[in-house]
Amino acid sequence: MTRWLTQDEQRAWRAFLTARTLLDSALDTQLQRDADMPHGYYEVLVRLSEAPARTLRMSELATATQSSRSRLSHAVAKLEQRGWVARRTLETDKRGQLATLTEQGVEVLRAAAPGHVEAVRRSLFDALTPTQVRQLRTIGEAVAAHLGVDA
Amino acid sequence: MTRWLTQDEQRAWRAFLTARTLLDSALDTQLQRDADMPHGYYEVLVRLSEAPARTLRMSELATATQSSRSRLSHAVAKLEQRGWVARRTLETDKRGQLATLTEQGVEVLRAAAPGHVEAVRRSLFDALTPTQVRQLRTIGEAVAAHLGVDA
DNA sequence: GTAACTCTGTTGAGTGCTCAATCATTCCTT
DNA sequence: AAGGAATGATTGAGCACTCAACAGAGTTAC
Repeated sequence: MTRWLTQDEQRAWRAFLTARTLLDSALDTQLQRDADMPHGYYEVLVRLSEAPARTLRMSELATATQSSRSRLSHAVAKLEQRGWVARRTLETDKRGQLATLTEQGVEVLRAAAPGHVEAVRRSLFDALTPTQVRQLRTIGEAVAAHLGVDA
Repeated sequence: MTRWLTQDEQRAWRAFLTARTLLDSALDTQLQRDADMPHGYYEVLVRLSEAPARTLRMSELATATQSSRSRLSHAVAKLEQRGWVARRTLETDKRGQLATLTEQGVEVLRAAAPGHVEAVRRSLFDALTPTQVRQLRTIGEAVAAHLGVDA
């Protein structure tokens, strides 16, 4: 009783998988080479940079980056070692931890952003028409909503 | 002189990243739980199963799976340990290695496929209209072509 | 014919991720 | 107020991936 994929779905799925892999690998390579960090770390820095006082609770940061608590914990530990993020205990709930982007972290992100954005544009948006960009957004949001998350 | 992303591009990019992460994680979790393998291994088995004599050269298999030679080498070594794939030297060019899906590999794939397809459908296609499926395919193919690969 | 180069595939070290177990704190119930 | 459940975050083991170095086989040019 398996609902197998139609021809169209097969092709869409293959195309999506291929594009996803190529994009991931292009961006990860670029960031690793130019900024010495994996894409996941970059996302953490970006989300912190957009937060009030450049600070978020670990749990909020995990949600924002679609990351497990465990993964985020490991990641932030590394980022802290590098001096890009600082952690401190939340006073009103001593289980909580606040992560803050340090000045040095801001600098690193500022330095990394142009190259990364350029790579995103070259790898993805230069291949798409404005209409396709809107379609991609709608599709992404539909999938995210379907899986129970805000895009 | 950075070509920053427009508002629309920003949103599309975020939506894509979120959807990609959620999809990846849903499918990887499902495969790991039900078939005890990561998604990358599944892809290897699928590509082999579609090849003539269920056999491909390592280099061809690497291309087909968008994988580095190194990654594929590690993966096939594990798959061989499990008895799902067999390797032998190509006689006409002794540098080459042929990877073949074994009978046991066929069985494992046959057992894993329904659950995986069902997960793909539930996670992705149930969220999309037929029009969006066609759009996704076109977008994926455009990105793949742009990055120099057939979808 | 052989030296240099190229191509295929593997290996090992290092790194990030997942999963399950754990610890500390807070909340809930009575 | 105390015991137990729930929550927030971390830890360590195991695994897959990346990168760079390597080995073996084939190719090219002199």
